[in-house]
Amino acid sequence: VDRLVEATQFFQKMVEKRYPHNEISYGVLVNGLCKIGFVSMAFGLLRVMEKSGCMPNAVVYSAIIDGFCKDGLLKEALILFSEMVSKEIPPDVITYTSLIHGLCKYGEQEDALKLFDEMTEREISPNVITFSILVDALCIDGMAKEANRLLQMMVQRGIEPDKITYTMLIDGFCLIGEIDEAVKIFDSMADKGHDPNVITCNVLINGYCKHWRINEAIKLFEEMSHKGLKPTTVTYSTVIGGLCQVGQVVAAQELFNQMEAHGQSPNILTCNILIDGLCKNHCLGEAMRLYHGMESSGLKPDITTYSTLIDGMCRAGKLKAAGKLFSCISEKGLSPNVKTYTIMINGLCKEGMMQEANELFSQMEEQGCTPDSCTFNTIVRGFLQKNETFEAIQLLDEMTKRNFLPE
RNA sequence: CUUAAGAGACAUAGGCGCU
Repeated sequence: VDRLVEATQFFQKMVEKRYPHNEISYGVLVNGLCKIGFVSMAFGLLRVMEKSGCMPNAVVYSAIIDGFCKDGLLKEALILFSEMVSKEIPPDVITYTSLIHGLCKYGEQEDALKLFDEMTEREISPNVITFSILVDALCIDGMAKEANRLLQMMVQRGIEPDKITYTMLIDGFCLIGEIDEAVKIFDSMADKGHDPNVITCNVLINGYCKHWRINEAIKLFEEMSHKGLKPTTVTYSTVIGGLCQVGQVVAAQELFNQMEAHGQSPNILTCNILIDGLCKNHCLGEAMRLYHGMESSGLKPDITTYSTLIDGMCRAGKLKAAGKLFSCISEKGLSPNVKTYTIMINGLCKEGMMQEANELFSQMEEQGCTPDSCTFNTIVRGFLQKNETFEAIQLLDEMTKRNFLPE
């Protein structure tokens, strides 16, 4: 994939020299294009393929369908799916699984389930991946118990869950705060021949951290090396976040400084997590130091870095500095997003600077950044606290029009 | 018998409420 340009050129050369391509060479290139996000080009290649008399197969279709789904282009994916059906190219389990994944990811669970039934009708058996995707979808919706039942069902149908399935379920139980159930599953994995891997550990560590059980998180973190598992940047970032959450910023900073020596470099996310932790523990100076340190270590602060710092500054009462940093964002080649605007608007509201807040609110729409319900609620609250009822009512009206729920 | 192209899991920022 990292040498796709060369691959494309060679592919073209073969065409010029009249070496015919077969479905596999097309398949390789289509997949490469999809993987680097050039799905429409891959789609074009499918048309070329047809014209050159090489019948596209399910592999080519599935790769593009998957590419469309990953870009959120569900409609295009579904159209391509019906196209292959009408051309009597039978979709297989991977085609269905790609679509089911895409639909679940964008909240279309019902349609995903329809496809799941449809594939059974066509006697295409869902496999462990298909089931796992549904398990994950249930978990994400806070239905880990239902996901667990689905897992039992797959076992009954003779499909063995794998490490990934169990990891999803552990994550699901953590999400609803049932850490002990998550631990039970984690502990039972080895018996089933699926030793937890780094990601499984990361998920459980995250569960502990998010539920304030930092000591258990650290215990598992330390046990990892005994199990022959090397903590990754994600592991470190998770623990750093967990330490900050319980107020142990110094320990978090120490871990941050140690990770490099263990061969794991902090990335932007790691920095952002620590910057946020420092801000929330009233160490704005340290946060700024880290921010400045990022650039010298070759990490470009992203929009989350700026939003985090601006929020920290506002909460520290440094509204002026916050405003200054906000206006720096575009100089850095970044654009504020909804959260950045809302943070800044909230800062202004808290200081009673409603005129400035309102200006920024109009400005964001002009810049093509649509306020969400959180932005609206923030500014409405600001107006109400200053008894500027008229403005508040206007905004509430606007909220109704946009189908947002006022608090 | 061997070989080639397609699907799944982890860590960051905002208002209010809940603890």
